[in-house]
Amino acid sequence: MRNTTLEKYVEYQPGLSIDCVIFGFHDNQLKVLLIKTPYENKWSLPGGFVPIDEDIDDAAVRVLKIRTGMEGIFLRQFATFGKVKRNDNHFGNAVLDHLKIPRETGKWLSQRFVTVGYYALVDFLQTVPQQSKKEELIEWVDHKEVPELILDHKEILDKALITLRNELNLIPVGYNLLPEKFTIPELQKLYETILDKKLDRRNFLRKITNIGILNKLDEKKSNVAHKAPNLYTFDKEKYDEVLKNGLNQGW
Amino acid sequence: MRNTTLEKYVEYQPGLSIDCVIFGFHDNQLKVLLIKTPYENKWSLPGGFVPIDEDIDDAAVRVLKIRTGMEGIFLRQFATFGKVKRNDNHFGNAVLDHLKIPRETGKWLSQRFVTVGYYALVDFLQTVPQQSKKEELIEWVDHKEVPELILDHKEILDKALITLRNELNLIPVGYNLLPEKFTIPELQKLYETILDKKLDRRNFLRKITNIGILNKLDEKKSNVAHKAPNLYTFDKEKYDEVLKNGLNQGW
DNA sequence: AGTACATTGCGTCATAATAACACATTAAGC
DNA sequence: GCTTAATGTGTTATTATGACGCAATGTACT
Repeated sequence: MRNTTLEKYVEYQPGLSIDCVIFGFHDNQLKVLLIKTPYENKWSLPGGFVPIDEDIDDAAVRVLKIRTGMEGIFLRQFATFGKVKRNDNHFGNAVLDHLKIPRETGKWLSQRFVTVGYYALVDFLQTVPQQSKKEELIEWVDHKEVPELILDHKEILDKALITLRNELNLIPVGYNLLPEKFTIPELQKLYETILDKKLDRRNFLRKITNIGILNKLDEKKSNVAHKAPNLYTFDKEKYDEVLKNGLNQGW
Repeated sequence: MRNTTLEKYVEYQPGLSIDCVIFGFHDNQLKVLLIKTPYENKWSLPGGFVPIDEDIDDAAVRVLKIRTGMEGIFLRQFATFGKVKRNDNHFGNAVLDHLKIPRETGKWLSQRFVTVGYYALVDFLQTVPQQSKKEELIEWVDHKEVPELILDHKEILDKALITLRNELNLIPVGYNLLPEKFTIPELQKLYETILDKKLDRRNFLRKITNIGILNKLDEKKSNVAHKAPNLYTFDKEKYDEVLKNGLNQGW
């Protein structure tokens, strides 16, 4: 297998790809980074093929780096999708021709692909979405307003969100999605958005502070309507500790 | 790609396999079903390749059916393993020769395989481990006494156990691992074995009964030392409901 | 037969976590 | 200055949890 569209000669793992669900948080909305190529009429998740000499986890890190410019951020494999019909009629000859891939070379592209799904949590404001080609569109989209996606990417996205929702009960979330300084109401909005559920202000504060991962700053948010909320930062050391050991022990 | 060892002509998905971690519970031990082929000196997880016209989830169901004779049991995908070096030097020429696979045909076998891990929970006593060839060994092994495994199968097994351990906090477990009628101490031993932790008898009873998935029978276990414990069954309907909705809502 | 012993069944109590709610405080805008 | 819509802090009742005590049961041994 040979990639004819890139400069470097790259041999790919046959029948395998990765897809990344990159979450950001802005304007009290949970956003997802989506891509639209000119030869496609639908949007898709950022992803790619896996060179035969690259670990699949590294491939996810690479895609994330390319698309967001960021490294060392929260990234987790959550599921692998391998239905026989998942990419039926997707890499047809029209697409192959557009990508300038010889039909014989691209034969494996027309067969079933198995894709490994990863989800990432990034700081919206620090991220500069990178297009890989001029004609390509890459945008943050509110997760409630995701347009039609190619293949089974909607299913992948849904599964990522469900996974994230479940993870909220096991690990702290926020460090990767919020700016360095943030307010409790902002953090609560994040939780409410992910859970798609209203939470009680006062109970949320108590529960979140009891975890012991927040530092209350001697500073208030400025230029806001109504009472100015206090600013907080995460105590990275304690945050990582809880991230490692989990929130609830259950049994 | 062509399988030369089976009767039927089967074309496989290149560079892909699945592996199943099949858990059983017997003699107060958590057991894992392992396989040893004569041309290998180590044990391995039951698994296999995926025909190009088979969903990967179906492949896992098929392997499980072949190995245990059972269907409709608890089976869950938990992770995909794709390090570049994970099957280095495994399908070397010696193995290819043994499997009577032409070296040219088997070329893709010597390259990196990505494997999708599934774990299953089965009733030990209802399971009859099936060997696929005469010379093959298939045995239940105490998870604490697992011998050296091929490739990264130890890593896969460990990850499955960690996943199962985490799932204990989210879903009820036991229906698939215990016989129809069981005692609370047996169920507790199961939990303790999975968690590798001692639990308080009385608190366990209270917590497990509060879930509301148990039916207390008017029957006691016979032929046991000391006081005969009461027998229980799972209330399948309520069990499935909790399985679907989860145990703790967290937020 | 009687007793020791290990295990089960049921209960108590102090403490912690949770849900529901009241009220004072702050800053913007009229 | 008053209204409004947020935030910050506290209260209470209920429920869940962790750490125990003690009686009941059935086996094994003398």
